[in-house]
Amino acid sequence: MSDLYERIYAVVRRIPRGRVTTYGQVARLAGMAGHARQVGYALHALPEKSRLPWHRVVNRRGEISRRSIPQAEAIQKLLLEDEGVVFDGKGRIRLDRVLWIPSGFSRRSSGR
DNA sequence: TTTATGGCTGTCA
DNA sequence: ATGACAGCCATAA
Repeated sequence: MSDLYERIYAVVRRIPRGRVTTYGQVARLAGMAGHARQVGYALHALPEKSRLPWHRVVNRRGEISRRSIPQAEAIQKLLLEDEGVVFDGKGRIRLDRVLWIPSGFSRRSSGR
């Protein structure tokens, strides 16, 4: 297990309930800006027994990213809904509403 | 060692 | 708003 993964997991674990964030955001918080995909890899390699709220990580569009197993997309959606995350008619999340921004980190590139 | 891929993102149309 | 391209870089073969 690499330390990179540990960092990613640590960041994801900090995501509050009912809140979501993007891969890029997690990557940045983990100190590996630009490695958004590696975040996805880390989550992919994550054991299911893990309590990591991987479902709180979505892509930048605010939707469930397409991955190897489409099945998990539905699961993730259910988990999020269970936490109070609201999806719109297109199955997407209002990032402007539930996006988790940790203290000390402003929005990307001079805001909005 | 190199090559291919991928749970992404930013820019351009 | 979405679709298409390119860049980025760790992991897998």
